[in-house]
Amino acid sequence: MSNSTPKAAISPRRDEDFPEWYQQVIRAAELAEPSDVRGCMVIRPWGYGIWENMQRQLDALIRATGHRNAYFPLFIPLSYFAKEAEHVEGFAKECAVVTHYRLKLDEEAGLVPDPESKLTEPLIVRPTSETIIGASYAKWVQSYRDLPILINQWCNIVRWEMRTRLFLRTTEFLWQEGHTVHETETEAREETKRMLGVYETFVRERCAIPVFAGLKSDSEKFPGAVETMALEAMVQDRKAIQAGTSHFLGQNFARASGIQFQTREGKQEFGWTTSWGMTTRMVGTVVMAHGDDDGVVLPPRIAPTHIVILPITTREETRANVLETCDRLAAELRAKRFLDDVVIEVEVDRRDLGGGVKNWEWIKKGVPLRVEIGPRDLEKNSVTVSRRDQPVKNKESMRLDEFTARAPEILVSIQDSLHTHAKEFRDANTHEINSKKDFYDFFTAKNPSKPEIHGGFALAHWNGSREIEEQIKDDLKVTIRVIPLDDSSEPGQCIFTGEPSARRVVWAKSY
RNA sequence: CGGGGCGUAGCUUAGCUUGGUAGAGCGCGUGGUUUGGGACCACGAGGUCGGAGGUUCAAAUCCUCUCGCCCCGACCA
Repeated sequence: MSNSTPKAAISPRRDEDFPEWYQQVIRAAELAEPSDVRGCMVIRPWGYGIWENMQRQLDALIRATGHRNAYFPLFIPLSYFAKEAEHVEGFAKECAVVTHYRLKLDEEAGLVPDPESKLTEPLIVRPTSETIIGASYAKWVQSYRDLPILINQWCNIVRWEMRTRLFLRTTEFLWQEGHTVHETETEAREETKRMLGVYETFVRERCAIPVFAGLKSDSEKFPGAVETMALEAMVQDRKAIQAGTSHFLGQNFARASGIQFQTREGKQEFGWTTSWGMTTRMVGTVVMAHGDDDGVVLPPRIAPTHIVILPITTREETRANVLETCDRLAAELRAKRFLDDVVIEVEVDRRDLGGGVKNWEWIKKGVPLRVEIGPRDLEKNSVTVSRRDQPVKNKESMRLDEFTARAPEILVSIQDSLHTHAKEFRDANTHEINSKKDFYDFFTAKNPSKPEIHGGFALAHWNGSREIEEQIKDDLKVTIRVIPLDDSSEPGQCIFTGEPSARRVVWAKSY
């Protein structure tokens, strides 16, 4: 076999067809697969392991900010859901509705919902839980002394989407939704911002993805919210993807659900609520942000396995010795920690498979470190180490004890390099744009029939009007992703109208 | 839900225009040869050609309906 032109493990390459590449990666890495249920996916152990890591770590951050987990019903009575007008308008189109509670065997039609069992009031499957949680909060909140209420829930939700894509948009997905009630507007606004900050930390530190944090424009905000804040990440086709949102709900939902309390002055007032969420979409975001033409590349902090040890047992006489060395190394590594407290997960792959096949499987799955140990390593008391953030052919021979000692710092170095790389990519494709023509050029593919990867984030002045947003969306499929919170931008003129603009906003095509 | 494309073995697919009841590569199993590597050889398992109806002596191939998937649009985390 000639290896002069190394072939990539995933076909097509990212630059050939990004959406298809994405699907192939998800499959090759065994993250998930489409299920027999329309629009729903099966999350396989490797993909679910990534989610569990995200979940565990984000959960710790959520707890550290004073929130506690609870669980509310999957089903929401239609009348509860109907209470907030904007909310209904936003979600009604994608609600699964439960109308019966029993099946019946019909002669002709087979198993059908029993007409006798029709619910007097239909239930909807939660697309989000503001209204059902609000009903509980209304009971729990009597006095300002009951506030704040700081609760989070991990659950599945259902949004009946037209088009689905593994992890990025499925009918059912997993997420975390925080719901809080506060005594004052200020507190609630602070909470909204605090949780956005938690997400920002999580996404940057753990997922190694840089983001722009900011406000959504009115047209993009959560149905029923006063203000929505979001994080926007850039993935490798230069499109934006939302990586966590936090909503200041004002008193809208409190009014709808009757969350009222007696103030310090003895008056009745509606509570100030917030909600915030992050979903399994983050798994897809990591794939698209860090993956390469050989598959997934996982940041160590969310990888289910950090180090895979590949015994080279081609010679029978050294086999036992090699395996024993592998097990010993695994045990030593497992006893270590990186970044102070992260347990190192190690797997010795002793499956009876061709070495090359095994190696490539782990490459496609994105394990941060691969370590080969064979007879030649035994003689030299060394190991052969490959980092997933470096080309497949780069192998480094290292003394065994040196590797054991350095493994934690190598993992940290991979974590850092992924973030640096993602940030460089994001920054290289983020441009200040100062004229309408440049803007249109920036977001127009050179090859309209088969658009190449183009565009990116445009930082441009905007007059704040919805009409302009809609115009741009119609023309280019580009939207305002976020109005950044930082105040680094100078005032200027809207590039579309020439009107005054307080600051630049982030524009992009998005998922 | 609109526009386009596609459903043939686990995956990728040939065959369909010009009907004659399936062929390949990869993967899988067994045996052997190899061995720091996604190897090679031999043998083998696996398909009611998405489903239903129709035309026909005969349908993967033609017709009708239906289901599902992918891409683009509308909508969204």
